[in-house]
Amino acid sequence: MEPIRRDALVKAAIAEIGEAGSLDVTVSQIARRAGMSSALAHHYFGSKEQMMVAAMRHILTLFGAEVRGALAMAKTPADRVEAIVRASFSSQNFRAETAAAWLNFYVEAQTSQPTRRLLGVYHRRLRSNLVFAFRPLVADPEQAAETVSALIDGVYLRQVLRSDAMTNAEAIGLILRAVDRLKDTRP
Amino acid sequence: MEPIRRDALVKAAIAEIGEAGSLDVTVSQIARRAGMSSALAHHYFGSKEQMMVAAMRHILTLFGAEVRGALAMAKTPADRVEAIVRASFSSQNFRAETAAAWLNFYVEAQTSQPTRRLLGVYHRRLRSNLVFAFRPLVADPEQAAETVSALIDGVYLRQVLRSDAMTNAEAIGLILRAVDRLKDTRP
DNA sequence: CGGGGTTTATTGACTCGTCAATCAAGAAGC
DNA sequence: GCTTCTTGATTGACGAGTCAATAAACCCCG
Repeated sequence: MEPIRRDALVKAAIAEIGEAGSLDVTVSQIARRAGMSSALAHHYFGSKEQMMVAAMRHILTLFGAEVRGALAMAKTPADRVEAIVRASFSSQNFRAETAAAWLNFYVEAQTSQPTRRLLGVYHRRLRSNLVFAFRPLVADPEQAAETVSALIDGVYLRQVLRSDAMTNAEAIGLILRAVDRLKDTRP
Repeated sequence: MEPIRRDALVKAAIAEIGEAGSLDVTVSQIARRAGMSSALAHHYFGSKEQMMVAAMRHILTLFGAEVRGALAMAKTPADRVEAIVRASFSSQNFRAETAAAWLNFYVEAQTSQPTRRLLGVYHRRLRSNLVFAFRPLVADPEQAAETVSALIDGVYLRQVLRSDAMTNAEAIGLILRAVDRLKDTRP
């Protein structure tokens, strides 16, 4: 029972956060969406914070799997960069719902140590993947990685707000063009 | 009295949000920091939301003034882009405190219509400044503007989280280098 | 089998705290 | 004496977390 319930709660939490656009969702709402009482949610998670951390870990796990999958197919360094960008904006990840949850985790990270840790792990992994991919392409792979990371986060952030949302294809196009410009043409 | 009180409250609100890293600051906390009772804060602002909107408008006003000032000094198109970037990361704006408030306004914008409107205004203004500056420099100024906007937001976002924070000089350097790469070298 | 006992699942009702917003009443100036 | 300031006290709502109690599943041994 436990794994089923926890799983249902995590998914309900993400859906609820996405819909509300805020971390201020009540445990009762989440529990109701997951088809149980709030008491049961507390029974399985102990606290709301732990539930939120689990939700975030879930998103990060999906994202990590997608990146790994895309990277496995990449042969050239340029392919690797493209794989990471494409995975970041896969239709799976690049939805108002997920972006909203993401944004709220950033906020949460300012006060919740576990959330901060988790986001740190994601950042380091993304960064190290990008640095590795960029190494044969540019003189300063650290800087290129930093730039692309910021660009990805920035496009996500704007997605949350804008009414005239970008499609994921547009987002990928925008970033890949920027990546193209980052590559050294003058050795 | 009214303008003095409102001003004190707005500044206290920004400071409090920055310190807490969250919009979940109580009216009482803000009022206390501004040296008055929470009842008085309500008297002058009517509601917490209106107070938050005023705080945001204040930040945006300062930011706008800084950009205008920097643009006034710029002669070449390249200068204009640089002016906007430098203003975005002026030590005035690029502080954990302000960045945290900024982030929280994005969250707020998801549920508060006035906040959303205000952020929209800022986005459009930034964008139009950038498009104008890029027009003589690149084939697709809209795209360049979009890229640089996202980059700015992305660097801010990461600033909020990271322990090994960037200095504003580093941030400016990162973005200006990217801008350099965006410029058309092949007509 | 088969029932007594133990563990697991589940909930409604409740506690406790917090906080935005209100109000009535007191000071202070004019 | 009227208006503008100002506050302490209060209200009302809401939400996280707890608890005691019920129901269901499982398990062991006679």
